[in-house]
Amino acid sequence: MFKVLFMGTPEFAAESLQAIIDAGYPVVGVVTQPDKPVGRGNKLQAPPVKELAIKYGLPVFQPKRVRKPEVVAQLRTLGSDITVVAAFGQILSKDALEISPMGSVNVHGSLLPRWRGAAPIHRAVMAGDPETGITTMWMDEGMDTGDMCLKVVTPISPADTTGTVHDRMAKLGAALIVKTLKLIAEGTAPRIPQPAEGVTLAAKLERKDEWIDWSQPAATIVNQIRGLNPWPVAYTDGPKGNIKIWKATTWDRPGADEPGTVVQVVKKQGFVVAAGEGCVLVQEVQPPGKGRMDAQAYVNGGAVGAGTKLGLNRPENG
RNA sequence: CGCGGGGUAGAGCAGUCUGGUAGCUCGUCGGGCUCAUAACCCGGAGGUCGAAGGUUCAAAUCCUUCCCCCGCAA
Repeated sequence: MFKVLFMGTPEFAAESLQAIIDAGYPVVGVVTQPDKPVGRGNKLQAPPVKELAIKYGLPVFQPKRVRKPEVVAQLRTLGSDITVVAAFGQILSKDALEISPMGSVNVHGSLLPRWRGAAPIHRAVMAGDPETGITTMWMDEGMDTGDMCLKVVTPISPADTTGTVHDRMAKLGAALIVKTLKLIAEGTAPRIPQPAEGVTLAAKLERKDEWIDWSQPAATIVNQIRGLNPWPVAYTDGPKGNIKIWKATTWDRPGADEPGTVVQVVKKQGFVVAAGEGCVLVQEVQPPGKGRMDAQAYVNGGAVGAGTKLGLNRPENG
């Protein structure tokens, strides 16, 4: 079987690494991002892929830049046959891509060529796509532009969030990369150039993407909220600071009100905010310094009520 | 020692600065009104005020230490 060099960082990648291990491929090296200070207190945290690698006693490499010649040279000594990359978080140079004689294959969280780039799952949910999926591909130097190998599709339901889709996709991706390796071994792996049509870029999420613009249509706002759950979570600014909004749905209400205005409190459900088109029923929130809570509970505390204005302060420099 | 917010009935909060009867919105239980109700009216239960120590005639409130939760920044 192929000797595999694995590159990946978050939970999504860890699923694939686990599947490759389970499928019996010898993993000669695992490359992942350096530990980073996370949370209060600046404690260093190891990425999920590193933890898994340690669990199996695999050699771990955490170069700041894999592109560096000395790093590439070191990884080359491992004698891998093929490189598998999944949500690694670093751009690979031509040299890095050619560390393994058979090249590098990638597990990407979208149906390419749609949503090339850093945040494919988030962007798909935020855009309200009815479906998304996993694509495996032969990597080239472009950003997710390589020839495609296999695809698997999964629907996105209105009840889905990025979190639920992500978890499903991580499993699908793990299964698909194992299948891809198998086909490569058999010499029957497809190699399909990406079509020029339908290319979109899944840009990295920025702070401005998290702020809710109430002048947008209600459906767009709800998709944004779903797409940013469970991370980094959409927010709006209120009288007492920024309020994260974890869950919301569209709400029919006659009449037009100033977007961003709380127009109604619905017993046991939450509060309704006017949008540019329709209204949004906010169901679950998180005030500053607090945990998440039902929107009804938040209303009980008296921080918002009918007439409260939200989203008045657009963050600077979009 | 990165910066900051918070822990008060089942939930969400006020009260803390200016010590002295435990308060509000909701839930819950019982009763009433109603064709009916998530609406309205009346009444009830439910709290060692995160923990320990200190100051005081008296501490949710002032002082000290500890535990736990959360936001930002990375």
